[in-house]
Amino acid sequence: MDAEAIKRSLEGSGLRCTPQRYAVMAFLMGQTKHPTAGEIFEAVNRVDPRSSRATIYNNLRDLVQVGLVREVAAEGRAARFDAKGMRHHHFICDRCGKVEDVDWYDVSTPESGYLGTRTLRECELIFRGLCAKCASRRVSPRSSS
Amino acid sequence: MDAEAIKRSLEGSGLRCTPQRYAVMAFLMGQTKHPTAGEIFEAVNRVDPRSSRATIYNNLRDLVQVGLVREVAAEGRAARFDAKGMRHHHFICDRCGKVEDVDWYDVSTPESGYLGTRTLRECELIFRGLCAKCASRRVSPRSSS
DNA sequence: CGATAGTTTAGATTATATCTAATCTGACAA
DNA sequence: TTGTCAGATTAGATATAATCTAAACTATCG
Ligand SMILES: [Mn+2]
Ligand SMILES: [Mn+2]
Ligand SMILES: [Zn+2]
Ligand SMILES: [Zn+2]
Repeated sequence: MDAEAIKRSLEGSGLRCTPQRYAVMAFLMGQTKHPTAGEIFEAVNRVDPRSSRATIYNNLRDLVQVGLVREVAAEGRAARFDAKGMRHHHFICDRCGKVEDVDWYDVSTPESGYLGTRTLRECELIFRGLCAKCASRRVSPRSSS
Repeated sequence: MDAEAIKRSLEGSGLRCTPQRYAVMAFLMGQTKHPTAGEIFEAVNRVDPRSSRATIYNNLRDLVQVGLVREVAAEGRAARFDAKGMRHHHFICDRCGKVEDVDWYDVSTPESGYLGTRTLRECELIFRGLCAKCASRRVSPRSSS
């Protein structure tokens, strides 16, 4: 991903392109996983400049606010984040809890009235089951006894 | 909901029907909202017998484990729980964060191969937008200035 | 009865997130 | 160039949610 493009998207959203903020954004854009704030802190601090925990949280809050990043809906105690690039769905593994991206396809939304007087903005899918790794580990029942 | 039915479903899952466990299960089954552990603690302790915080957490863990309750996928720091009765989707309000049930309808699952070697167990929808209350508050722009 | 497995409990501990107040930085006007 | 100031960063304190610990309680089965 182009450094200039990241800079432009930050400034286009009214946020200064600081080294710390850039680092968070660049890291998230290079991920297909969905890191927690703690994991982002670890990762961006493996290279300089060092960001404090508060700064990671501040920048995540700001990036979510302007819509460049979103918090992913998933179980678990730590929030997980996702650079909002291409639209996509999510697959959550029953066994290891990993949250993976699934290519977008349009979902049949219900006829109007189905949602009462609510206002619908979007509609996403959550698939559940076993991820590729966990599925290959869990071979067919009674085959390994 | 029948007290005997709750008792049977607990015992059918291999869990003793203690007053504390019964209280958690009965409370969750009477909810269309998705309470946090803290809210469940408050609610079941408005009537006797008193349950400790640890017991609420222990019982939620056990009930999720046997599949009578599930943790709902949503943003936010506190886990939210849902008695697994009828299958349903969820609507999450952009503004107030409330998680509401939406009647189930079958979702077109992708053709095989779309999910790679993953094993699909289920597929649920998350709708986003404004809940009825927030939608009625947010009337059309510049109408209330 | 006593033995045992399962459950509950208060309080300590850990993990995650937010707040505070001081400091730093960079853009820009004088 | 220099001063100003809003925005950004920081360490550490605080708040909140979840889990752990070890002791006590309860129901069941000889
Ligand atoms: Mn994603
Ligand atoms: Mn629900
Ligand atoms: Zn997995
Ligand atoms: Zn709302």
